[in-house]
Amino acid sequence: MTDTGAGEGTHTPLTERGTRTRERLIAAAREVFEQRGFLDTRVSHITRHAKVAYGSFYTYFPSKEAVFLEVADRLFEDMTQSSPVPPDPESSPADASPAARIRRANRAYYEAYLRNAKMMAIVEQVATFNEEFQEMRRKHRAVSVGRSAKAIERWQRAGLVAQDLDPEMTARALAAMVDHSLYLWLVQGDDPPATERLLDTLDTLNVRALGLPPTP
Amino acid sequence: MTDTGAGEGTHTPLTERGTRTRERLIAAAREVFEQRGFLDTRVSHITRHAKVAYGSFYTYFPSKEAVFLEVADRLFEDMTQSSPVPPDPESSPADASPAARIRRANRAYYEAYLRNAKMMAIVEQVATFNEEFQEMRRKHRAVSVGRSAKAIERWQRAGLVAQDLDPEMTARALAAMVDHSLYLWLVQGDDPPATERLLDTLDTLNVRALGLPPTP
Amino acid sequence: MTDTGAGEGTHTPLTERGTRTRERLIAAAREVFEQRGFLDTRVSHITRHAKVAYGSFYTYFPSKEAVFLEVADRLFEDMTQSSPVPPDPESSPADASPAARIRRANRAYYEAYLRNAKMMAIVEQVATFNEEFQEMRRKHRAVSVGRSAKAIERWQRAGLVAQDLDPEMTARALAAMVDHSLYLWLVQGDDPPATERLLDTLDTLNVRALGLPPTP
Amino acid sequence: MTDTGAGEGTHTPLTERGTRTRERLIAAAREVFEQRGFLDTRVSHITRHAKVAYGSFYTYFPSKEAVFLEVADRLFEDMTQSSPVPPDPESSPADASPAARIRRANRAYYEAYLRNAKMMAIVEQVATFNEEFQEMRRKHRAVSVGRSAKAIERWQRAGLVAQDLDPEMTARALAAMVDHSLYLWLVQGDDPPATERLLDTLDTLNVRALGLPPTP
DNA sequence: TATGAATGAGTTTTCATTCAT
DNA sequence: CATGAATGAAAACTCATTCAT
Repeated sequence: MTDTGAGEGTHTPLTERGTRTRERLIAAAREVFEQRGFLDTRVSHITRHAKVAYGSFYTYFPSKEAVFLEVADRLFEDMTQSSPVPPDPESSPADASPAARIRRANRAYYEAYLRNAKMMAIVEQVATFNEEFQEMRRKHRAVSVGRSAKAIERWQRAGLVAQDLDPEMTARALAAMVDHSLYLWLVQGDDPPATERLLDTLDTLNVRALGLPPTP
Repeated sequence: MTDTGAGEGTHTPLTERGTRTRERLIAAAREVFEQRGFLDTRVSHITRHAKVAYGSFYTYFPSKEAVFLEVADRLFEDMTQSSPVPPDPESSPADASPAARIRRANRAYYEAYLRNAKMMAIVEQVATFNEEFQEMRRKHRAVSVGRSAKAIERWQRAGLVAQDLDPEMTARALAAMVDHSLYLWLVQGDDPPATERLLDTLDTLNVRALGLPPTP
Repeated sequence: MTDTGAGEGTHTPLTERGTRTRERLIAAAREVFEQRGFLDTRVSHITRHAKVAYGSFYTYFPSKEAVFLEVADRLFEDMTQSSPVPPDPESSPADASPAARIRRANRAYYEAYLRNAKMMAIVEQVATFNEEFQEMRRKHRAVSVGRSAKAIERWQRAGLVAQDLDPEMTARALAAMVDHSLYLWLVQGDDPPATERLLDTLDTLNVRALGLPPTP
Repeated sequence: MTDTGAGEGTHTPLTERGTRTRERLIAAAREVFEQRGFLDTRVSHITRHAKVAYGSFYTYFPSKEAVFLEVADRLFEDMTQSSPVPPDPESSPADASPAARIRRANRAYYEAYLRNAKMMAIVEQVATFNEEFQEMRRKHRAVSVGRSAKAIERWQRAGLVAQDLDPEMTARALAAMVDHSLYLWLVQGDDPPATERLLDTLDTLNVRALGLPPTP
C-alpha cells in the first residue's frame, strides 16, 4: 500500500460517520474519473456525485490529485493481486508447466484489465504529467517485473529457457507486450479483434519467445 | 498527411514571409511542447519563443491543438519513413534474412525514437484526452502494423514462420512490445538499462517468437 | 416571470448570505448598465460596483446576458404593473370615461418610463441583437397590447368606438405611438418638448383616433 | 447628403479604378451588415465579400463606423426621397385630399421600409450606441417631421384640422406611430398581421386623429 | 493603390482552494 | 464535521488597426 501522504489540514477521519463520507468520496471520484477523465473532472462533480457538500471534499483530501492517488492505489492492488496466480496444489502437473502458468497469468491479467479498463485509461493519462504518480506506477511495475524475472531465472536454471536471455530485460519486454496490447485494444479501442485470437497470440508469442515447450 | 482544416480567420500563408512565420511557429511549438508538455504550454510561450506577436499565432492556427496536430503529423512522418528499411541490393544474403531485417528495423525505430523521445512523450499525453489525435494515431499505427503483417505472411508462405500464428495479431503484439518498451525506457525513464542489452533482447524475443532462424 | 435557467455551475443561492450577494449583483448590474449601456459594461464593472470578487459573479450568473435578462424582467414587471390603472371606485363618472382612462394610463406609463428611462434605452439596445431577449419582449408586448385590444372591443360593443377598426391592429399602432414617442424623447433626446405638450398631444390623438368623446 | 467626414489617411479616390473599389466595398458592406448586423460584422467579412484585399479597406474608410455611415446615408436618401409623394397633376381632386395624401405617403413609406427592412434593423442597432449616428438620424427625422408639421399647419389654416393640435407634436407622434409599427412588424417580426389590415389601420388612425374627412 | 501579414490590448470564463457560519 | 459561498489568478481567443512590400 503506497503512502498517499495526507498533508496539512487533511486528516484520516476518526469518527464512523467521517469514514463513511470519505469512502463515498472515493467511490464517487472513481466513477467520475472513469466517465470524464482526470482532466475534465471537477471537484464539484465528485461532491455532487457523492452527495456531499463541496467543502467537505477538502475535509478529507488536500487536492484532486490526492483522491486520484488513493483511487489508483486501490486499483493497482486489484491489478497485481490477481496477477500472480498461486500455484494450485490440487492441479495436475500439466497445469504447473511454465506455459500453462503464463497462460493463466495472462488470462488473469486480461480479466483484471477488462474489469478496470476505464480507470486504466485515466491512469495512463495522469501518468503523462504527474511525477508523483509516475513514481508510484514505476514501483508497482518493478515489483511485478521482478516477479516475472525471478520465474524466468528459475526456468533457466531448470534448462527450460535459453541461458542467453537477460531475465530482467525479457520480463520487461514481455510485460510491455501484454500490457500495451491490452491498452491499445481495451482502452484506445483499436479495431477490436476477437478476444481469443489476441489472447492466444499473446500466450503463444510469450511461450515461443522464451523457448518453452508448448502446453500439451 | 492529415488535413488540419484551416477555419475562419486562420489561413495558409500566401506570401514568402507568411510561410516563414508559420514555420517559425511550428518549430517553436515543438520546442516548447518538448520542454513543458502539451498541458503546460501556453500559446504565449510559443509566440515568445518564435519571436512573433501573440496575435500572430492565431493568424496561422485556430488553437493550440491545431499546431500540435501539425507538429505531430511531421513527427509521425519521421517515425515511419525511417521504419521500412529498404532492402539493400548490395548487401550480403545474410543481411536480407528475416532476422537481420527485424534487427535493422528495430534499430532504425530505436534511432528515430531516441531522436524524438521528448515529442513521443507529449504524443502519448495528448493521446490520452484528444479524440481527434487518437484517430490520427490509430491510422498511423494501422499502416505500420499492416506492413509488418504482410511481411509475416510472406515468411509464412516461405515456411519460415509457423502457420498457426495470426499475422495481424502477431504484428500488433510485437509492435506493442517494441513500442512500449522504448516508451517506458526512453520516456518514462524506467531505470535505464544498458541500451544494447534491451535492444538485443527485443530482437531476440521477436525472432524467437516468430520461430525464425537466428542471424548467423 | 421568465425563467433564466440556471445552468452548470451557476445556482440559486441556498443561504441568506448568498441571496444578499445575488441581489447586490443585480442592483449593481442595473446601475452599471444604465451608466454605460450593455455593450460597454464589463463583468468587472459590475463586481467592482457590487463590491464582490470577480469570480462571485459567475457563482450566480452564467454570463452578462443572464443578469441582464433578470434585470430586464424586473423592469418589465414594473413597467406593466403600473399600466393597468385600477378603476378608482371613489372617482366621479367622468374619471371612468374611456378618454379619462386613456389619459390616466398614458400618464402612468409616462411616469414609469421616466423612472426607468435609462434602462429602457439599454433594453432597446439589447433588443437589436439578442434573440432570446427579443422573444421575452415580444411576450410582454403581446400581453399589454392584448389588454388594450380587449378594452377597445368593449368600447366598440358600447358604441363608443367605430366598428370598422380592427381592435388588435389599433391597439398595436397606438401603443407603438406612445411607446416610440416616449423613447425618442426621453431616451434619444429628440429636442425635449414641453412635457405637457407632448403628453396632451398623445392623449388627444389617441382619443380622436378612436373617435371617443373627449374628456369633459 | 450628410458629410461623413473622411478622416486622416483616408481620401476620396481619384482614379477610376479607386472609385470602383470604393463602390464595391460599400455594396459589400451593406450586404454583410444586413446579414450579420453591425456588431457581428468584421472588416474581413466586408473585404472578402467585395473581393478586395483586407488592407484596401483602410485605403477608403478610416473605420468600420465610417462605411456604415456612408451606407446609412444612402439608405436615408432612399427612405426620404420616396416619402414626399409629388402631387400628381393628372390626378383627380379626390387624390389630392389630405386623407388621400396621407394614405399615399404611408404606402410609399411602407414600400421603402419593406425594401430596406434589413438595413433598418441595423440602423436601429447602431442608433443605440453610436452618438454620431444618432445625430445624423435626428437630423433626418427633424426634416421629415418638419415637412409633416408644415402640412398639418396648412390643413389647420384651411380649417381641415382642429386648431388645438400642436402641429409639431402631432407630426412627431404620428410619425412615431407609423415608423415603430412598421419596425415591430417588419424588423422585430411581431406576429405578422395581414399587410393591408395594418396599413389600413394606420391610415385610418392617422386621418381620424387629425379629424380629417375620410377618403371618399 | 493593392496586398496580406503583424500587432497586442482587452474580455470572458473557469475552477481549485480557502473561509465564514 | 458539514455546508456552501467567496476568491482571483490564470489563459484562450478576438479583431480593429497599422505596417511592410
